[in-house]
Amino acid sequence: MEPKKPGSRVRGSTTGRPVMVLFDVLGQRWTLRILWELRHGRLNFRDLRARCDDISPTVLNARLKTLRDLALVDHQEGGYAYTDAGAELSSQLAGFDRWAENWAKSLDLS
Amino acid sequence: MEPKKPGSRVRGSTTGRPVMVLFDVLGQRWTLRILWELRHGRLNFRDLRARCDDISPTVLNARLKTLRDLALVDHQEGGYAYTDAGAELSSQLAGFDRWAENWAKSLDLS
DNA sequence: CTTTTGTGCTATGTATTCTGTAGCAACAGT
DNA sequence: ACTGTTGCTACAGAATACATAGCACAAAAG
Repeated sequence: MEPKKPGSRVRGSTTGRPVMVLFDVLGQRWTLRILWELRHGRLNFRDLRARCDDISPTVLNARLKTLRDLALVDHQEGGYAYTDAGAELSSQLAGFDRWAENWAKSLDLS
Repeated sequence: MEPKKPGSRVRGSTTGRPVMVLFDVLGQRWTLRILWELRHGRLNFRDLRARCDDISPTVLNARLKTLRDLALVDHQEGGYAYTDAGAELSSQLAGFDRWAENWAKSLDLS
C-alpha cells in the first residue's frame, strides 16, 4: 500500500480532498488509538505497543510507517512522537474524548 | 459483532472508556466517511451508498446498524440521518476537514 | 571478549473483515 | 399485472489484521 498523500486519489473515485485521505487513514484499525496514545509524549515501539493493548507489531509498524509518510509522527532517538501537524490533529482527538464522555452519559439515561 | 456500547469492554483489555468505543467504531472502514456524507441531510440507503463511492451494501448496512445501535444515526421515513448526538459528532468532523486542508498545504511546501 | 538486555522490526500461518456482483422481498404507482 | 424503487441479504474471493516466534543490531555488564 502506497503512502497516499493528500492530492492523490483515495479508494477509487474521490477528488483527493485532504479530508478523504485523512478518513482513509484514520479508518484503518488502530490508527486513532495510536495517535491517541502518543499524547503521553515520545514513546518507543515497545511501550507504544503496550499502551495499545499489545497490538500486533506487524500492524503497529505499518501504521507508524503511514503516519510518518503523512508527516503526522516522527521517529527520532527515544521513539515516536507527534510532528507539529500531528500534535494539532491530536488536539482534535481531545475533542472526541470530551464528546464521548457526554455521549456515554446520555446513553445511560435512555 | 455485538453493538459494544460505552461502558463495555473493547477489543480485549481496555477500561471501556467511551472514547475507546468511539475509536473502535470510527476505526472501521467507511464509518467516518458515512458520518461525513450524512452532513448533506437525510439520505436513503441507495443515495448514501452512491455518495460513499458505491461502498458495498453489506458493509454499509453493517455500519448503519452499528451507528443506530450507538444512537448516532436514526432511520425513519425518507432515510438515514443524524441523531442529536450524531450531529454533534459530525461537527467535530468539520474540524477535521479544516485541519486537513491546512495539513495538505503544508505538505505541498515541504 | 562473551553474555545479557533492550530495541525496532520481520516472518509466517491463521482468522477476520471487506469487496463486488447478483438478486430478492416489500411496497407504490400506472 | 407490470414496472420502478427501496432496503437489504447471499456468496465467494480478495485484502487486512491477528498472534506468536524470533532475528539483527546496539549498548551495557560480566
